[in-house]
Amino acid sequence: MSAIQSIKGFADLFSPQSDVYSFMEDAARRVFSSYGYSELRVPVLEHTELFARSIGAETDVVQKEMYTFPDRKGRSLTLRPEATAGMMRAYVESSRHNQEALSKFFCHGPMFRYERPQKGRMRQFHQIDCECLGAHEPQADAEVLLMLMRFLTEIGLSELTLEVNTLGCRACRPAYHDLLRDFLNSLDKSRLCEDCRRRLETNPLRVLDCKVPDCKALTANAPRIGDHVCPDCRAHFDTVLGILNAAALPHVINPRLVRGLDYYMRTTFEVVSGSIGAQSSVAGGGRYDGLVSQLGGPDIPGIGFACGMERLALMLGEKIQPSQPDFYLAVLDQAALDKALLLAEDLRQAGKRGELSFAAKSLKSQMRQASRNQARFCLMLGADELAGNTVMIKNLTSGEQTSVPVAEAKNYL
RNA sequence: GCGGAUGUAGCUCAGUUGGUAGAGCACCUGGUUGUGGCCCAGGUGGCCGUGGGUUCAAGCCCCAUCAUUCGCCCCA
Repeated sequence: MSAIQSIKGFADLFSPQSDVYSFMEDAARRVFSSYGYSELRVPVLEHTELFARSIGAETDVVQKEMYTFPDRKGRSLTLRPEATAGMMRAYVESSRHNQEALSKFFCHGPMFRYERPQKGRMRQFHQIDCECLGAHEPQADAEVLLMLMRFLTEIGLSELTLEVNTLGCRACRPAYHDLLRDFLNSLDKSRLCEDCRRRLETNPLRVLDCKVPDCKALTANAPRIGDHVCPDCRAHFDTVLGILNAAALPHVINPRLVRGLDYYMRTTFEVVSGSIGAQSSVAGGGRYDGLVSQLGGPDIPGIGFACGMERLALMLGEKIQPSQPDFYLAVLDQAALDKALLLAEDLRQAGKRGELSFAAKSLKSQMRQASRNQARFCLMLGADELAGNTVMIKNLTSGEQTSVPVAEAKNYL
């Protein structure tokens, strides 16, 4: 029989990797709830149309990266490629805006995108997501940024760069689009890379964040979107920047920062790392004031972000260890196994954490196991102990050991 | 979807011009050590990714395929 493998790009996470994810989720819950965010768990599967309407039917994500398939009755379903759309759908569907003027949600879980896997990019990947609905004020943008950076600091990642930009709004973006297109068309297009020549037609904004050095140099003097947004957008962005400065939150303005999802407008941002390879963006988000109405809801403004947990995990590495067990119970005689099991149960009842060996292997190997587990104590139960109704307890830190009655073992740990 | 690299023991890897496999670590047993960590001895464990081909002979050469990985595109 040949063994079955996991699907390409779908990973199994054993400890300590899985511990890193739990650590991030716990920190997220702690930090975000302190800002009034509550957890919203939404389904992994949605109607395909939801993503086409929110993310944008022409985006790469929708056009070539979604896991889309018909269900048994022929309806087109899609595994969520991101979390915002589903959360907005839930918000609209539950008429949440009638219950409260301001809604703040976070969620975490697996997302799915059919891409070539590489460092920091899986087909099933995990995001932590926050959405703030009902506030059009720039202060909301600033708070979201402060919260995001607080979260990253909380999990021990402080050497990250926050990049911010404004994309303008429905009123002023088209004019900038034309301006940029005219500028790009005035260039010697043969010097642009192949991708950029294509992007010039499909999405000129994207030319700005091309990584090819020649393209960067050629477009160095391109008009900056921040210089061409309407007065309202400008004032909004200035207020956001003012608060970031007042709060002493380090950030850089990146006029070339654009986003790949259609719903973003005004404030956009990204958090990048210089140490995790090509997929350097660990978090990203922005304002999406038109999205809720686009999904059939009222005209409610929103802003939010997503963090890529795989990429955060790359930086956290194996610094996060599972918590240290209190004991390891070495069974030195197979006849003592039943008693050992009951003793371990007693200890857990008393709040101690630990496990026992199910086989009476050599003491040497069991001691090794206890060390590997980083247990604080090694308990030994063999024929002698069985006869005397005692258990030997060895402190693995100090090396001291004593023989105590089984019933009192819990007092020694 | 496009490019590069790599697939030999659980892990990290050797394997000489083609002659049907090795090390270290890990694991198990024993010795020594005050009953673990150091040291010593022994042991378990490999269809050399898979399928073809060339050859008397393939881990090594050729083709295909699958997988992994890094990058492009895209994105968190």
